[in-house]
Amino acid sequence: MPVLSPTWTNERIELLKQHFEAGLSCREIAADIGVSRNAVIGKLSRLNLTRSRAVEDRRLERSLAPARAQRAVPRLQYEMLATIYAETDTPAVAGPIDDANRCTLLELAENRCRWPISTPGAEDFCFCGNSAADGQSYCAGHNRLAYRPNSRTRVMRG
DNA sequence: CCCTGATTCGC
DNA sequence: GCGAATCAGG
Repeated sequence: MPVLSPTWTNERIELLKQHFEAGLSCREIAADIGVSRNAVIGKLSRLNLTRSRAVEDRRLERSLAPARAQRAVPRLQYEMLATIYAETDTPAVAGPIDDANRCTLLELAENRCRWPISTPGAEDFCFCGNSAADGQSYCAGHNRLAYRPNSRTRVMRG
């Protein structure tokens, strides 16, 4: 690929805005684009796209509301604990990552892994394309990479 | 314990 | 301008 340090290209900024407006958390946006959470948040701040108070308000609503409509299961902690538990209990990797099924953006389907390969906008840019679980954006292997919880110290890179 | 987004500040 | 470190809130 001709470009070494693409940093924030137009494609990435558009993806950023799209996901931001879609209501995704900065953590998910970061994992989807392939940068750190702080990078996403920093860029959003520079673009004056911070939703600041709206986030806390949203959380407060979610926390205070379930008294009546307790249908939704708070799977944030569950997912995190499950991941940790799986890592501790299962020595093997959750799923293999093979690039045999990689596809373009247009070929992406609902049950296809949307993990971006290479740099968006590059000639060889494509997606993983492996089978993803229902409602999931990534296959098993990339899901582990995308949603890797950890301490505040820098761990996730690439 | 862990998460979240926001800001700071060195690069 | 960028993002890791840090801050602030939950």
